[in-house]
Amino acid sequence: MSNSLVAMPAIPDIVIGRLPLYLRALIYMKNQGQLTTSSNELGRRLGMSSAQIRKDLSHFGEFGKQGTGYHINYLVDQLRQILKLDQEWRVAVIGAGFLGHALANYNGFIHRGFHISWIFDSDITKVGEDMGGVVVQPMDELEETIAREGTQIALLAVPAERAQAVTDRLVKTGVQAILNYAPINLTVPPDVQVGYSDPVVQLQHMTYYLDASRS
Amino acid sequence: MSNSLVAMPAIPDIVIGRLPLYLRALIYMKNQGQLTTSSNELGRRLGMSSAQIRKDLSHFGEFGKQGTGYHINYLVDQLRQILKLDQEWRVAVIGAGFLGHALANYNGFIHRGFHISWIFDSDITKVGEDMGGVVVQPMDELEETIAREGTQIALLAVPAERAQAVTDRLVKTGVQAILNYAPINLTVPPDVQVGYSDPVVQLQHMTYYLDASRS
DNA sequence: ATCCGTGAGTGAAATATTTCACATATCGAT
DNA sequence: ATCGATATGTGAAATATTTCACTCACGGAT
Repeated sequence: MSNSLVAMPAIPDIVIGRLPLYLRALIYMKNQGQLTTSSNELGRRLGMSSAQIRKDLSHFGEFGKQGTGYHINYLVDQLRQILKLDQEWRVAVIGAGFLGHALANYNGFIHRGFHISWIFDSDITKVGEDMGGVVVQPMDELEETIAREGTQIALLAVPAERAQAVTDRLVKTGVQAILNYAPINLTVPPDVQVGYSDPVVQLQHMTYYLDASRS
Repeated sequence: MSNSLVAMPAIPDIVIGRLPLYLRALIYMKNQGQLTTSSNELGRRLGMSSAQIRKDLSHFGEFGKQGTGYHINYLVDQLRQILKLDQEWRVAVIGAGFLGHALANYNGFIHRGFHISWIFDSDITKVGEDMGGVVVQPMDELEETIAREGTQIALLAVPAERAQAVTDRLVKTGVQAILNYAPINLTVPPDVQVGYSDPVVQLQHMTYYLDASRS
């Protein structure tokens, strides 16, 4: 029985956001044949303090051993469980332009917990085309297919003008998370997760720090 | 003469990171024909508090008018200046795979301050191919071309195994900012900016909040 | 001319996040 | 068996960030 009388504060979102980075670095080390690591080494690799890593992990349990550090395999398993990666998530790509094409062909998804099952486009001439082993579906069939297959996540790679309208359809059909590549802010109900990926926003953040005169 | 005796605290990076979002929303409104806005409206659009927007902007000056709000054109100009977007930055894409292809063809860059001048690939069979008006160059010529053209920013779309090695070459040649699409952490000198874009990391962040049982 | 609703800018307060530094545990070597 | 080096987990302290709530200004309406 869980302790329902004590207010359990939610774990800060900023902490959750770092867990995938820890996981990625740990898997990298694991693939190098390494068996253990320490908050110190991990911190050095990721450019952050060891204290932050220990504090972050301490929200979820005690995964390390004093004097020894962390057993990589064990910590990887734990992080996967925390992030709900011990299952495969079904992902649909919306929009089969250059970006949708690149996403469908990216083989970094499947080994990290995500299976791209569908790609949709409103351009009828693209329907039927094979992209990375996935065949382009007509946009008309979005709702039916997503509902039938129980697709949980969408990668939104449509023009900005259509992003909100498509989002509304996705939400209505039960998609739980959307990673939006269009340069526009989306409005969704609070139980739907949205992530943003606008390369220009990232570049504009960096230019603030650049020396305009150099080169 | 600037006030060199008073310690001027740096503006928080988290504030800088929000400016491109304000800019994007303002340009959107501007394109809708809107002339003025308020911290309230902007906040509603972006899902943040009006106080935060006012506080953020107050780091740089007084751009609004009490009782009236902000003049969109003026604020856009100011933000562009702050973010050093009143010039065109020269960008090279490294890696001409599906992703490099998508980046080279993305027409969202040029109107927002970034000009993709070059795309490089080590695969000699891709050299000469036209991607979004840019011709693929051999990787061997990376240093020479970047130095000659004064390219300031690189979009790194090479396999993870090669990302650090290519980064070292870019840094040595004088590139000031790198947006890394490879799923690996990069090590760079402190005067070089690095941004990361790993879709899987973003998805893994979102899955934490998803209901594993749904669908 | 005055009033009223709107809204910026801003110190102060409240929260959130990071870092410090220490008690404690482990392991290998002597 | 003891020592020393290493390294976790964690309260407390230090910082950073956000929100509050107020003063003051503007502009349209009466």
